Order: sequence, then structure tokens, then C-alpha cells
Amino acid sequence: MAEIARKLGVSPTLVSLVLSGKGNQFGIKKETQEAVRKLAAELNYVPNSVASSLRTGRTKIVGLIVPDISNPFFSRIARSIEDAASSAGYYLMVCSADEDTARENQLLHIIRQSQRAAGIIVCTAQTDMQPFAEMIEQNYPLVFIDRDLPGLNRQFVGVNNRSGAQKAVEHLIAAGRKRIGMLSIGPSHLSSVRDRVQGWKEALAQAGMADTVNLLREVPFGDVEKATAAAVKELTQGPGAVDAIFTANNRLAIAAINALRETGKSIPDDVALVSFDDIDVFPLLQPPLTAMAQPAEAIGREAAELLLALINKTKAPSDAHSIVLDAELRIRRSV
Amino acid sequence: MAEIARKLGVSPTLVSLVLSGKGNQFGIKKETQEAVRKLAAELNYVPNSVASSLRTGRTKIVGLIVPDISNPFFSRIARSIEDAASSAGYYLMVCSADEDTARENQLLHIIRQSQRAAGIIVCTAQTDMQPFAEMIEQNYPLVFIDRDLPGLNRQFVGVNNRSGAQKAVEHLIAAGRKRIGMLSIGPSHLSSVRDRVQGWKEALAQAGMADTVNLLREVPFGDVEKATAAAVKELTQGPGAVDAIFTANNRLAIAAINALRETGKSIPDDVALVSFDDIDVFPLLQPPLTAMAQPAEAIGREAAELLLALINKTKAPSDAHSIVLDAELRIRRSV
DNA sequence: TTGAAAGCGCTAACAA
DNA sequence: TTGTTAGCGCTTTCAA
Repeated sequence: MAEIARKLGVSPTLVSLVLSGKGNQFGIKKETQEAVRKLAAELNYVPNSVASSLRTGRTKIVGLIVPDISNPFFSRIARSIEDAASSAGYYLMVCSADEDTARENQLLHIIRQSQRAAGIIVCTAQTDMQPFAEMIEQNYPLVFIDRDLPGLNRQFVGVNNRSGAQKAVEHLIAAGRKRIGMLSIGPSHLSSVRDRVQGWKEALAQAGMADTVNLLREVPFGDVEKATAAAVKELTQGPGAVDAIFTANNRLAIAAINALRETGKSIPDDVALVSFDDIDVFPLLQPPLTAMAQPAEAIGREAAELLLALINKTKAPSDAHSIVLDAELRIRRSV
Repeated sequence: MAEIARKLGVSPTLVSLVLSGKGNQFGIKKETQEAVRKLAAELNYVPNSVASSLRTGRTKIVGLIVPDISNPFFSRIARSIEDAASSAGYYLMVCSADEDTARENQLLHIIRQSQRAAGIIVCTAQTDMQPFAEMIEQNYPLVFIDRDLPGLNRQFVGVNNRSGAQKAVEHLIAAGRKRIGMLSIGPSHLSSVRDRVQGWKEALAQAGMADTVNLLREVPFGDVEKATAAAVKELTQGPGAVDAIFTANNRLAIAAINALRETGKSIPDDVALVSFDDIDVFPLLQPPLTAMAQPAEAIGREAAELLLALINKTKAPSDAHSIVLDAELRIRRSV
């Protein structure tokens, strides 16, 4: 910048003003502005973002904390956040916390305190509100996605897990299924998982099948494949065997399919299957899998827009706000 | 930092020295060091990374430019880069360039000039070496992944596409297939795609089947589904119909499966199918799909380590270096 | 064993 | 319409 100023015989201030688009506002002559812009382009000048951030106290980076960026659900969200952020001149910093509360808190703290990001979008693994409450109180821009912490005065973007799950189970009931088991991750305190289980229960209750709520099986995070195999085996055997399974996410669905094949059960003849969370290969399976699709792109876009509004203070930080999108039942042939 | 110094009655210099681990090197009293560290912890002090970066000219961010972070291949790589980077105290900034050369160059230029990242790992969409040549000459830390630009004095991490493709096609030949078509993306200048086509050709030639190189069909980026359907239809019809198809990536494989189903061809009875690039659902298909698996995690890890070495100058930036990993044939039942 | 002072490159208040 | 000056929070050199 100094070089431009020197070559043009003007002050660095003027150059800064012009290049940050405040030329007219400060009434700088059109020709001067032209000259500055021309020389900047010739020299391939790009402002040092570090210096600018230090001076202004703002940074053009959006932080994203998710359990695992290699999970397709989160990488799709990341992509759409990136798109929305980049049209506003922001970049995306991605962190995987691996469902580890301590790691997540460490990331939250460091990213914020070190001024690495102007705000954070988080899919939290915890139920402890305290770390977040503090950030929110201090008006740090923060948006929750997918998993909510409803007690907080927070911004949230996610899907309607309860009604989505209900819709999925109603579809099974409408197809004449009488004993509908559920495979979930757990024991879980995560709002998304809890709400899906809740939706399943409500659908059962409304159909007068409340007595089958004992057909819930919770599989630990760490050991999905083996534990699912065991749960499926148990659910599909004996006199009280299920004739349908509803899974809380795509990983459980995949594990369940494998387990059903191993035990020689046919889908949908012996057991119907519906997954919450659709992925692009489910249509390719035999039979193609019926699933609740989540609008990952919309979640990312809405979350990014909300965060940018908070950063730019176009949104009062204090009013709690939820954007709840609908999941869509994609009927295929596994029911 | 000033606060810590004031409360302890020492200078900011001393605090900085202690907290950046140079306490012993400067011979600062153990007790003083202890006191500084203790108070810093109590105050939850985290250094302002922006100020530190401005002063030192270094930043603890690794830039990653890929065509699309929502593609599972790249999100898996991103995850492993993140892991390697974060153990060295670095964060990951992710940018999707969407196979758009102009966008990619803009990102490269801005990220570098604005000092946003200490180095860049890139899966490039272009063949123009000039933008890269300049960066490399100026010793900017740069590592290529997946797609190489072999004329350059560069660092590269990827898989052996040629020999991998050859292995896949040899597997088809060993199974008695006589007319092996290939579906590729194109017309493509990308090293990875080119090398896979080359491997296919070489395998054919070595088996005395060089006359079937006309069974290559190139599908444009933008329109994979429809163009693949057309290509598959053409390849599988008439007297010269193929009895096997080798696809250059997983998206083409998925499109090919759909196309084969639509035309009523059975896999593998009518047409055998092998995909380059395995994804986690291929084993679930009927039949489970034989594929060349790429070690995405290893690619990310090696690339991150190479980049960090460049950043820390433990590696002389001038010596070109390639890490070429082997793809692995996962034999399932589509052949 | 510790401190003073300078300066990274930019921007914002104030002055001219 | 433009320039001067100060300072963001840290690190590094040099001095004590």
C-alpha cells in the first residue's frame, strides 16, 4: 500500500480509503480514485488481511465446528455455508470435534479468543449450556445447526426431527406394519436424536400402538456396526419380532441393511426399513431405500445468512430465533 | 497480555517469552515462569493470533482448494489434513473452486497475498503452470494433491492412476471379458483422468486387445447423468456391444449402474463393471461393486506433512518431490 | 534475568 | 479534497 501511495504521491490513508470503497463517501476526486485503483490492479495489490483485522478487530472468517467434516451431511452443509459466506467476502475455517465435548469447548474458546473467526456455526456434541451462554451474553456471533440447545437464548437452524420421524413412521403404519422397531444412537442427549425418538413414539401412540415402545434399541457411538447387528438380530427373532425398522440416521440404516442380509431377512417382505437422513446411494440399493431427506444445503445457507447478519449487527443479537426446515419423505421401495 | 504483565509487575516481553515457550532459552527464573503461566491460565488468556501473525508474518492456517468439499473423496482428504494440521497447531481453511480455473486462480492469489494461509494444498482444475510456477519460485509453500502438473518443480501427493487403472482392467480381462469399454470425464487434461485412460489402454494393448480402444466414451462434467445414459446405451447395443465397463470415478459408476438397469442389462452377467474410486456404499449394492479404492486419508496426511515441512523449512523448497500411493483393488461381485 | 522500544500494515480520528 | 498521527497486540532486538 505504501508503494502505491509513494508512486502516486498521495498518502496511504487515501489509498486505503479508495480501495476499501470509501472514496466517494470521503469526496475523493474521481481521477485520483481511478489512478489508485489502476495502479493497485497493475501491481496485483491485495490488502494484508492480517493487518486490517488487527486494526479493525474484525476478521473475514467464519468458523464451522462439526463432529466430522468427512460425514456427507456435514460436508454438504459446509459447502453451502462456504458459498453463502464467500459471496460476502468471507472464508470458511472447518474444525472436526469428533463428538468430543472437551475438544469442542477448546475449539470454541480458542477460535473466539484468538480472534480467528468473526463468528461460529456449531453442531454441538454437548448439552452443557454454560460455555455457550457466556459467548452469547457477550454478543459473540454464534449459530447452532442440526442439534439445538433450546434453553438458550440462541440462533438455531435445523430440521423438524420430531414431525419428520412421525411422518416416516406413519408411512410404515399406513403400509400395514404392526411392530415397528427403532434403532437409535444412544444413550443420547442430542436434541436431534431425542426428537426423532419422540416422533417415533408419538406416531405409535396415535396409532394405538403405544405398547410397542419397548422396540427401541440404542446403539453406542463407538461401535455402530457390531451393536446394530446384535440389535437387529434381537428385534427380528422370536414371537415378538418386528415387521419394520426405523433408523435414526444413515449410518444406522447401512448397518441395519447389512445385519438384515446376514440374518437372511428380506426387505421389505420380512422387515420394512426407513432411514432418517437420505444419502445419494440409497436409491441405488435393492430395494431402493425409503428415507427422510434433510435439506443440508438450505441448512447451511440459512445458518450462514443468520451468522452474517449477527456479525454485521443487522440482527439484534439478543432475540432468540429458530429456523426449522422440513425433512422430506422420499418413498422408494423398502416399505 | 498487558494485564498479566501489569498484575505480575513484569514486562509484556517477559510474558510473551514465557508463553511462547522461550522462557528457558532466555533464562527466565522458574518461579517467574510458573507465575506467568498460572495467571494466564486463570485469566483464560489466549494470544491474539492476528497480532502475532502481523508481527511474525506467519499465520497458523493451512489453505485447501478443491473442486468441491461436498464430494466425499475431498471431504475425507480434508478431514485427514485437518487432523495432521491441528496436531501442529494449524487450522484448516477450505475453498471449493468448482472446477473453475478463474475462480481457482483468484483464490490462490488472494489467499497468498492477503496472508490468509501459511501454505496451500490444491487439487487443481487447470493445466496452466504459470500461476503456480510463480508461487513456487517465490518459495510459497504449495502441495498438489490428486491432480499433478508434472512439468513443474512441485510437491505432489496422489495415487498411481495409471497402474491402478491397469490393475482394474487386468482383473476384467482375467475374468474373460473381451470388449471392455471405458467411461471417462472429458475431454480432460487432468492428470488423474488422463492417467486412468492411459492405464486402461495399456492393459488392453498388453492383452492384445488394442483394437478396442475405440470403446472409450467421454462424458462432459456438467451433464454426467444424461450423457452417461446415452454412452452406456450406445456401448451396450448392437453387434460390437461391450461385455464390461470401467469407469473413471464413482459418479460415473453410479450413473452407469442406473443406465444399465434402465436398459435391462444385468451386472455382471451382461456387463461387468469396475469403478475407479471406491465409496462406502459400493459394498451394499446388488451386486456389490468391484472398485479401486483410493487412500484418501493417507493422501491428506502426507500432503499436510509435506506442506508443514515446507512451511517450517525443514524441507528445501526447491527439490521437486512426488508421493505416489497405490490404489487397492477391492474385488466384489460386479465382475 | 529482565525491560524498553520499535514496528509488522493497516485504518480511523482529527487536522489542514 | 487530502494528509498527519496514533495505535491495534504482539514479538524481537538491543540494552541493562
